[in-house]
Amino acid sequence: MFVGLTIKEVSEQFGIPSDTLRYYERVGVIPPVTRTAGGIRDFSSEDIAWVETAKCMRAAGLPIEALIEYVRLFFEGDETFQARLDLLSEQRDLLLERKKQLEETLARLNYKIARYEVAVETGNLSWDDAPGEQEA
Amino acid sequence: MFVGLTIKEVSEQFGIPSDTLRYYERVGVIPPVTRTAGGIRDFSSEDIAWVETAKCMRAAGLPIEALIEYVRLFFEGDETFQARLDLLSEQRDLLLERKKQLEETLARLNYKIARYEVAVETGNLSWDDAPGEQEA
DNA sequence: ATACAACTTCGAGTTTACTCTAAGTCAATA
DNA sequence: TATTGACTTAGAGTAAACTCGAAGTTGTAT
Repeated sequence: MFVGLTIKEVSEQFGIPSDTLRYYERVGVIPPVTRTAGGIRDFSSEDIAWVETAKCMRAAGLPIEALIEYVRLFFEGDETFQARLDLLSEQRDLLLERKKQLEETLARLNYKIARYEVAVETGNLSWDDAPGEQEA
Repeated sequence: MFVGLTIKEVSEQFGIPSDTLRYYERVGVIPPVTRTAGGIRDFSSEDIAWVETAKCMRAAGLPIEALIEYVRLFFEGDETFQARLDLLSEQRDLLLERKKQLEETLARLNYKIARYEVAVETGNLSWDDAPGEQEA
């Protein structure tokens, strides 16, 4: 009956709820999944590769809309190479900005944490003049 | 009348809508803002420092709830050093994980982009056996 | 003193991304 | 073959984080 994996198996393999997998297919984050004669999803390795890609991209915060657009372009064929390149480049640039912001915040958190580690020891939180650290 | 900045000035300085600043105060992401006699917000440099911190933390994706809890602990006083340290450490660890995920996805995006740059030149998208890159 | 813009609160509405419910279908087991 | 459990769709509901609308007040410019 099944050649590939059931939705539950894919769900467990990737830690994505079955409901979310159905939702992804419904809105087009992944292409239509292979079905059995009875109409039940039977994920092929291609289907699974799409799920894997979607999981990775979503984990990094790419919006659903960008993934849907990518899938749409993919199935429009070879005339959309440039559009797909543009889409991917744009998302990459957004991720690079996010990474920069994340590193900035991490540095700040680490600084605060260091102060609180001292505070827990001494019972006193030191005030200093590092930018943006006057009070909080 | 005003000793500090109006909500509009703060909004413009940080690129945060006035509505969002009011919302942040309402739910406790920032402490109650100083007011004029008439009840209009007059942001002191302390108020502004809290806004700046909130902006930085939110930009990195810390949840509203964590910021609210931090402000709450802050105003509970010196017995909450450990709790604040725990909160900050937890959020730092989450950011580190996100950063790792982001770097993974960036590497993958860069790989795809490189392939599409070739595809745009040659009119052909090359298939290879890099993990997870079979189709999409 | 009188407009008029900018401020106020309160509550409702929006967006994104799921997540759940209901009603029904498929498939493996007793 | 009957039952049990996993699957199906369609559509409604939820959570997080804003964002907007309405009705009323404050402050400034004439």
